[in-house]
This record gives sequence, C-alpha cells and structure tokens, in this order.
Amino acid sequence: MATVESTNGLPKIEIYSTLTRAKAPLVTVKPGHVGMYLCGPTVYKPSHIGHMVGPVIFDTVKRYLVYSGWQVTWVVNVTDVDDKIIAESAVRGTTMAKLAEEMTADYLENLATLGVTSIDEMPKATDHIGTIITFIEGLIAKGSAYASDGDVYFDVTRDADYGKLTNRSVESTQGEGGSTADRKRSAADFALWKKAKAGEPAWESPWGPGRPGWHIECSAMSKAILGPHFDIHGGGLDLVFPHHENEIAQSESLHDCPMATFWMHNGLMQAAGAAGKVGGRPRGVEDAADDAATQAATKISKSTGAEPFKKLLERHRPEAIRVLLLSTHYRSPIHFGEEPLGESARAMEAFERLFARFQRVSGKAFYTLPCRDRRAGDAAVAAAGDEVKALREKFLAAMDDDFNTAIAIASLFDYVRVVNKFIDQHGLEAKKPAAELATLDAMMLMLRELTGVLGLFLEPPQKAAGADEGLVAKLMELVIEIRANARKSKDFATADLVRNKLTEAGIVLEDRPDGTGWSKK
RNA sequence: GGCUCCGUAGCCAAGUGGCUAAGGCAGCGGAUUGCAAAUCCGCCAUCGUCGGUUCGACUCCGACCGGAGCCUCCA
Repeated sequence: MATVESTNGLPKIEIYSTLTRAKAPLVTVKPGHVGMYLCGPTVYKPSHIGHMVGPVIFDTVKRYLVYSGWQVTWVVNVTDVDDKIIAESAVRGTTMAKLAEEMTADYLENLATLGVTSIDEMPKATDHIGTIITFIEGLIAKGSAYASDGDVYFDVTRDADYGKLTNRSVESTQGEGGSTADRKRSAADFALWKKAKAGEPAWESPWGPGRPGWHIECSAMSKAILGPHFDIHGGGLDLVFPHHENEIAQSESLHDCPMATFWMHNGLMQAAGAAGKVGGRPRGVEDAADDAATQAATKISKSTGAEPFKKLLERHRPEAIRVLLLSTHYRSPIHFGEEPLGESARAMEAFERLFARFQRVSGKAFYTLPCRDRRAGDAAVAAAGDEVKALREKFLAAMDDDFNTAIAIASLFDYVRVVNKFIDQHGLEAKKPAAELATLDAMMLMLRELTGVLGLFLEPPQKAAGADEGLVAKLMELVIEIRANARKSKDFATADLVRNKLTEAGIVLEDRPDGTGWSKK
C-alpha cells in the first residue's frame, strides 16, 4: 500500500493552509471527525458559475475524506440579510425574505445538478440572530468591541495579531473608514451590528434595532454548529481579506483558541481570454488614473458579468462543468469559457464510450455499480491487476497531497486506456471468457470507486429524450439492418450513403465486430 | 503604492534540485476497418527574460518583463 497510516488508523492527508502558507497532515480536533465550514452565497441574484466553484471543490474534499474513513460535517452558510438583498428586493417589489428564499432555492438546484449533494447544514443568518447577538455581547464584555450610536464595531487595536492571515498590519488596512467613519474609533474597525435605517428589516438588540454585519455571521454560526475550534474553513480567495481575517479576529478574540486548523481557499473563475474574475465588478473609473496600459486592460474586464448558471446549463452538461472545475488545481484560477467547456465535454465522452462498451461486454450498467470506500478498495484492488493497482495508487497519492484533482483525473484517463486495451487484447467484444470478464468487472468496480470520489458519473447522462425516443430507436434498428444487408452484398456505395447522411443528421454509426451501434453526436 | 499568487508544447493544465517534464483538446504517422467511426501503438515542450547559488535548476535566490486576486460586506 502506498498510503501511510497515521496514528488513528486513517490515511495521511496533507492540506495547504493559507494561514501557515504550508501543507500539514490533517489532524482533527475530534479524532476521526472533520468539521468543515464554507462561506456560502449572499442570496440576492441567481447564482452564476463562479458561485459553483467552492461548493464543487469542497464537495469533492468531503467525498474524499468520507471515502478515506473520516466522518465529516460540512456547513455552508447562507447570508440572507444584507444591503444588496434589501436593495434588490426593493427593485423587485418583494420582501427580503421572499427574495432570499427564491435565490437560495436557485442556488441549491444548481448545486444539485453539479452533484453537490453532501452539504450537511445550511444555516441562515436570520435564523441565528440570537446566536450572533450573544457572540457580540461576549466581544464587548472582553473589550474587543464597542457600541457606537446604535452600531457595534470590532476594535482592531485590541487584537494583537490582527492581520495574521493576510500579512497585513492594522496601519496598512486603514482606509477612509467608509461612510461610518465618524462612529469608529479607528478606520480599520469593522461593523458587527448595524443600526437599522428607516424601513429596513431589523431585529431588536441591546443596542437598538438593527441587523448583523457580514463577518460576524460566519463566526457565530460556525461556532454554533461546529464549535469554537474546527478543522477546515474554506472560501474563495477573494474572501481572504477582509472577511476571513475578520472572522479570525472575532472568533479568536472571544475564544482564545484557533478558529480553524486549516484555511483552504479556492482560486477564482476567470473568463477565458478576458481579464478579471467572472462576476466581478467592472473596474471603475478610479483605476483610470494609472497608465495607459492599465486602462487598456480594464477595458476588457467590463465584460466579466456572468450569466445565470441555469442559462449556462442550457448549453453545457453538468458533468463537463464539474470536470473542468476539477481539472485545475483548486488554488489556481480557472479559465472558463465555451471553448474549455467544449474540450472538457469531448474528453468526458471517452469515459462514457467505455461505460457503453462495458455494458455491451458484461451486460452491466456502470452507473449502478457500487461506490466502495477506500478500505474496501484496498482489499479488492489485487483482482484488477497491476496496472490498475498502480493507477489507483497514483490517484490516491495525488488526492492525499492537498486534493490534487488534476493528477487524479489524469490517472483516470490512463485508466480508461488500460481497460480499453484489456478489452481489445482479449477480444472481449467477440468472445466472453469468464476469467477475463471477472477481471474486467474488477477494473470497472475500481473505476466506479475512483470516479465516485470525484463526484463524477453518479447519474447516467440525461437523455434529451422526447416521446419519440422509442420510435427513433425502432427506425434506427431498421436503417442499420438495411445497411447491413447492403454491406453484406458489398454494396458499399449504399452503405456509405446511409452513414454519411446520418452523420449529417448528427448520428454517428460505429461498425463493430459484433454489429453496428449508433449514437447522437 | 501595500499584501498574496502565477508565467510549462498550437490551446488547456500537473509536476520535480539530477532517471524518459503527467493528463486533456487539436495535429501527424501506424495497427485495425471494405472505407470510416471507435479503440490501441507511436510522434509532438528544455519549462517568461537576464543574472546568481549549486557538482547539477524548469524546480532555490535576485532583478526585470507579463498576467491574476485582495487592499471597496464579490464564491
């Protein structure tokens, strides 16, 4: 076995933390259990592809940890009270709660299509107002926060190591202080509680009616569900400062213990060929004071607004999107666009052709094979042969090393080749020797195990099926039979005409030793 | 300006102080096929530029050029 056993009998998995800028073995607060928190969306608009990156990555992290033997509790919060939600609900003439509910549903549907189904809890900020108020009171009692004219602010000068996540000093973070500067002791202080303006949603508090600041939600809710010190805190790289820096300041000031052992940050989605992250704000005029080159660059970035994810799904299969997200290392930016998605989709088809081939040979549907866990896989791997064993070890070693899904996927492409070669060499499409069939089964079970870890191919591809599906199948059967007769009598002109016309119509014929198959392109 | 990070083949993208620098897409040659498709085999990079450290660097250090994120409650 290539994997190293750690003291508690679980595999050794190394994770990079933004806080230490280094990888360290996963050692959990509670042995055998991982508490993982991901900063979720502010639900004011339909989600776009950029919102899917973190969830897909952390879903994969969770799948891999569970596969490897940990118990995992994964929390993704929903910010359902916020300036933007208030503004957008006003525009739409609806309530904040209604809009938030609607957009949360949209978010969840989109996640489900991508196979992100492993979130355990999704706390809403508005369900945790009491928790948040208690948290703020604790900070005030410790002298880390102060009330000011109905607002409450965190006092960064009382936090000796403020800025440790992003290597910033308090001085260097002092901007203008924003519109509330006159209520703050120092410009870098940030709001824990915001006094309600007239007509805004508000909750009663010791400081008067108001609502929570953004940063405090995550500190309070992660504590409520995962405890003051948990294992993995995740989010996009754009949240490192100020959001996560402030979470650390709040939680560690109150609890005097680390908030999270590992701070994992995913790279941001960028539109291929354009500057700027997907969904980012266009860079404004304030940047134009720079040189001409910068101006040229900012011009392009104006087009980075992202379409709703559902629109994207009209053009691309979720499987291709998931693979694209996982084929880049999670800490790197992802180049996203029609072209990369198309390539990703084409690459996926090699897997699906193999699944179809497997079904022809063995009569078994790949999608119904059981996804084993790592221990069971360890026990079963010998039956699949040395090549498979080596590729599985490569896969596991890559995932153990900070979830290197890019290498893991690469090993799966090698895997497909190995299995195809096996079928070729033993002529399994024509004859079916029991011993080789058993080996093939073992190989495919292993592929099922590994693709399942990445959350891939869990469901059969969605057929663009209509009521005509059965009719088309019958017609194709007929066409293929007629063409087969033509081929038998060496009437290749007719046979080729049929095939070419079908190709034009988007149907691909494959003449195999045991007959002709067809598929829609 | 400050703080992070990146620059690998036509495109995308892993990776390592020293054996043949993953994988995908595209392309080329071959096997197979009546011809194709699919499949298999083979080919296709010296790692932004310039210096330095080292027996040896693409991998470490420095400078420069180019790109990205954050410093503005954006995943």
